Amino acid sequence: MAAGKRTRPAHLMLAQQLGVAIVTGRHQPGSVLPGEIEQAETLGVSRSVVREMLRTLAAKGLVEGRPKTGTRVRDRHDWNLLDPELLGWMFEGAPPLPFVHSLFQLRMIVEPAAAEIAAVKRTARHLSAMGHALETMSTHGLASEIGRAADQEFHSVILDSTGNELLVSLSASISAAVRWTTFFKYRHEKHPRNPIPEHRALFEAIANGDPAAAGEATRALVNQAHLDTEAALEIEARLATN
Amino acid sequence: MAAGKRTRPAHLMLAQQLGVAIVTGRHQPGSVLPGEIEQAETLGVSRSVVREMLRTLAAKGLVEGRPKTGTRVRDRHDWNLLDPELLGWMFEGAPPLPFVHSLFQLRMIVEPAAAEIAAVKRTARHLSAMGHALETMSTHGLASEIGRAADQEFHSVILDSTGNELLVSLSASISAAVRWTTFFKYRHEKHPRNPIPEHRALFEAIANGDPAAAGEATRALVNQAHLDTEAALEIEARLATN
DNA sequence: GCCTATTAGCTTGTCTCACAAATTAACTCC
DNA sequence: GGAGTTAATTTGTGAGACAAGCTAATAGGC
Repeated sequence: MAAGKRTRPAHLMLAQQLGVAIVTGRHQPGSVLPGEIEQAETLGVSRSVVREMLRTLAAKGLVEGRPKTGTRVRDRHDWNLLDPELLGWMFEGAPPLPFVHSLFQLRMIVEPAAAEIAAVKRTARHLSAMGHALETMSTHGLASEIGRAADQEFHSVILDSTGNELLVSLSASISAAVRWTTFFKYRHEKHPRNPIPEHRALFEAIANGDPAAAGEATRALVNQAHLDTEAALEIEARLATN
Repeated sequence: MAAGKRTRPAHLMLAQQLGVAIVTGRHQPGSVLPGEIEQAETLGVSRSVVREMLRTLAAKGLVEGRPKTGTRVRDRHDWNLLDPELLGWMFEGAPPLPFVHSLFQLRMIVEPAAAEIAAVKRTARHLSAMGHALETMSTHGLASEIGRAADQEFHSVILDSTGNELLVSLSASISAAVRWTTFFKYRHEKHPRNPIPEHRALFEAIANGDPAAAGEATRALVNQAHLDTEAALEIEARLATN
């Protein structure tokens, strides 16, 4: 089942914990974190675990440590926002609205362009995989976990078929975030809208090798997702103020 | 001066060393790295250092460790290619040609779109910073270190003025790579071409609030850089075969 | 003889204690 | 009062040990 990864190492769970605390603003940039021994005592682990956790966060640009000074939270500008894990942490709390806008603006730039390239460079194997994902989506619907996974798979294959490693990597990052926006969407409204027809149109455009149509179909899809997500976030905000 | 960061911690230098070895293919994905104690002996450091180095690489998606199995190199698909450090490591050896193509394709997608947004949302402060960078470029030329830094600053401010955090982060990553392609360009030809006029055109378009012109100017700039870089890489390849 | 269950071992994960290096801050001397 | 020096604090590194988890080999049952 979706049950547990056996027992995840302690330093990973603590890294996620501290990472969320940082990206959600509970530790302001420029502030110094408690010393390693102090954190070790507070968390009930050894200093080794604390240090390995800090190395993980440092690799993502979140923190920076120097002798005597201590470990400081780096400026937001230095964070590695496109790191998939970091994007996930962003959505642990209520995702800040400007950030959601940035995300969809980026999607609106990258995904249509990628679809245009995919319409030219896709192979039969890619079309097969996309078709399969599309059928799974139709069958299970986007309200189910399986359907959402198929949705991600569908878009992932499109990026894959561009043959551009960097676009694929960017896709992985964006997907990590999109997964959460989709989660928010379906948390309240059961069926915001059914994007299956648009997905089918996109699939046909790519299959026909029509870049312009593929780009346009993707723009329509992303725009629709953006509107739905904003509506869901407004509901979320209304519930929070009650 | 540009001199050294005092004495960088050992685990960082070793992480870079192993990271380069992995991204340049000296450790194939799926292969298992030597055990931690063995690496510690080989490198002449303690196991703590080896482990912290591995945590850094694991945070970037390069490796994955499990008890008994050992630490394996993850599939290239899982790498965090947009990590600035990782991109830098990519260019330690001879940058693979398909990768350079991917990079410029990504630039061609993102930067024109960003310029269009910047033409609308830029403030006086942004224009001032851009103008200053432009003047520095004109004065020193792109053959100098100062000129290249100003070039990066110029493009960085454009991304900054979009007000989109994710675009800024993406910019930082791309810049890390562009820095190296520019380095290759100027290693052989002293003056491939002088892109100052195009930069000035881009600046004016953004100042005038003309998105279409800004996008077109950026497309011209990226295309020119792409051609120059390819020419430089061909020279590089010719020299390598001699 | 084949399949299953157990056990042995190897590797990462964690803990403890210790010292070195680096940098900030206080302090002393001029 | 200012500049050089010293001291204290924090990260960086080291060494050794035990625990936990996983793979594989081995022994037992059918």
